[in-house]
Amino acid sequence: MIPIIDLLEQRVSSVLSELTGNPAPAVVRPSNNPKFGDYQANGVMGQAKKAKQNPRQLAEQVIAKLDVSEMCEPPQIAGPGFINFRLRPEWLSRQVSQAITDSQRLGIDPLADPPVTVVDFSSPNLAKEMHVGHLRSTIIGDVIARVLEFWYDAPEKIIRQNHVGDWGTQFGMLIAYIKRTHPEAIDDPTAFQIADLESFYQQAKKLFDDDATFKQEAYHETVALHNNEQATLKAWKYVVAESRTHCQKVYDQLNVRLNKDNERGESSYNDRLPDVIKDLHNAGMLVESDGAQCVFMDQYKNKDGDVLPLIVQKSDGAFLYATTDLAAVRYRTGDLKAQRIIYVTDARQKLHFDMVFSCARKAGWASEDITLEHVPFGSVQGDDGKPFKTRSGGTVKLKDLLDEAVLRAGDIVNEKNANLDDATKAKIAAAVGVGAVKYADLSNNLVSDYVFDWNKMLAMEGNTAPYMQYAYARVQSIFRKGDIDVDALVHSGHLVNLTEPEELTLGKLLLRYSEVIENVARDLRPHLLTTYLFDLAQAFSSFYANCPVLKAEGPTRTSRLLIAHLTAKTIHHGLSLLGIATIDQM
RNA sequence: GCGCCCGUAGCUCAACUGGAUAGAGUAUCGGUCUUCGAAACCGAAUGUUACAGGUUCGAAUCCUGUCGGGCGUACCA
Repeated sequence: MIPIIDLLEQRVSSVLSELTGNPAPAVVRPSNNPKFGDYQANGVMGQAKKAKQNPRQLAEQVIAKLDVSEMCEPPQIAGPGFINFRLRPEWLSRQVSQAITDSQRLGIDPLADPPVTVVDFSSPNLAKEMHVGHLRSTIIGDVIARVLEFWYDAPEKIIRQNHVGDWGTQFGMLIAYIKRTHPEAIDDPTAFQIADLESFYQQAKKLFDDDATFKQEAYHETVALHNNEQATLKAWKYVVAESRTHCQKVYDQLNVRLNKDNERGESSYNDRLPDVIKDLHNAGMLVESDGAQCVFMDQYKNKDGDVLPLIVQKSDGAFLYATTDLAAVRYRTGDLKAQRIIYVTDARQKLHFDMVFSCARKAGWASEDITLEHVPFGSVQGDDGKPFKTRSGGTVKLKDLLDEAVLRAGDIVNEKNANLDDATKAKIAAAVGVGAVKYADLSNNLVSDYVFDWNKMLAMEGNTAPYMQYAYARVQSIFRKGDIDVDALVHSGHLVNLTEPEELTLGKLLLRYSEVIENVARDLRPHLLTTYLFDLAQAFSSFYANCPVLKAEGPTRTSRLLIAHLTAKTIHHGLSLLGIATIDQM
């Protein structure tokens, strides 16, 4: 099924192009005011101006030639040259009926010939535990990957890459610390477990800062690591494996699809780094400055107005994250054959990625037909407007944050629905708690910072996960109470008939799902999806309050059951793209 | 200093990237449960879109300037 907006766009722009003799977009948009109908074409005014015509007259000519009679009431011309379309209830009813029969894709066509796409996200530093700073990249990246997987309808074309920090001085430091405190672990890693990776790291860091001898040991281990010395490598593998286990728990609890197969850490590019330098040198792009190897590109200036370097090798010979990122670009375009690479990192790294992209282009590692995108996002703040910290000022572990969310959700479930059994309550608490955290994050415009607020995200009123989950649970409750066989209903061949205002509003919204998915996929902005789902849940609540389902009779009852069913499916589907669970009762 | 992002209702945010009278939620006030889950619904009130110019049929959106905030700006990632 073609989205309604695209259908109208095609029809109107073809007539408009014919009339003007030039390709002319119709610029169809959903109307922002019901009195102007459901959709409006805004393109006539621009075209009239180009052709030095009267816009209203051009609009007259357009609707004289335009045939949309099967789907719309006769189009109306308004204002300076808008064309307004009101969809016919019969046509809407048929479209909704048709969407219901497509249980897999809800009537949404996949993108033709999608590009091989790498999504680089989460990418925590494995030397420490995941903290609140990793929340946004992890869940936003996961949503982007899920949305594209669905839109492409070709999961193999989405390659998730977890570019973890698993290399460098911090690991030398941890290895040196293990050798000091648990020498037996070097020979037998099972002899020792890191109970708390974060405090283990903090202890090592303290020693590193305070004890010059230890610092030397740490540097020694770092060099040994980079030289692939067996004993050090063994310890390194142990630390990384331990840390990965911590991460995996967080990913699982977050319902984020990442595992070891998606991991391609900094260490994996180690062998490729010298080639980056060599090839930049061969391309004549490498310049030594203050002992460091740099790439200078005119468009980037530093604070003195001089050209800003992209440093790819330090004066002591060590490589930097720019080097690794360049190697990663080469790996992704060369080995993975990526045609589109998406980086989900916070906005502060924008300059870095701009420079890396420019450098990769200039070096010929990413041709112009390969899309390189940085998806920047703002930070999570405490209610003081500063980066979110614990009361004592420490970093908030992601694990603790999620546990608290589940605990708080559990309290609410106990209060609202005490008679459920414990297992059900636990399931609800997990879905609601984690869903609330994710939804609160995803519902913000990416670029803005937001304040982390437990009460707001767990509130059952407003644009929150619990509100959406509640709307879903109410539909399920209808089907439970009415003892409805959903499969039989869907395959019965009965049709939807939208007549009441609430039914029409809901029906139109349901049919806009494909349009929204396209927008989210194109612009990589998850909050467009949360906004839509909230509108949908509100429209359903209104329908629910005004249009009795089980008490209705005959075709009306069937029709309303079908509408309720498609609403639940859409909410479930949308939330699943957000990585948020639905529950049948709450 | 320069660069990037931002400034919208008391508060938190939208506004499909130039469209019509700038919309939601929240808080506030009022109404709706013997009717499918009231964790809900319906209604009321809320604005010099930071400010000043400009571009045009039309600007929160684009351009210029000013003020205010966040971030970045050579060997951390």
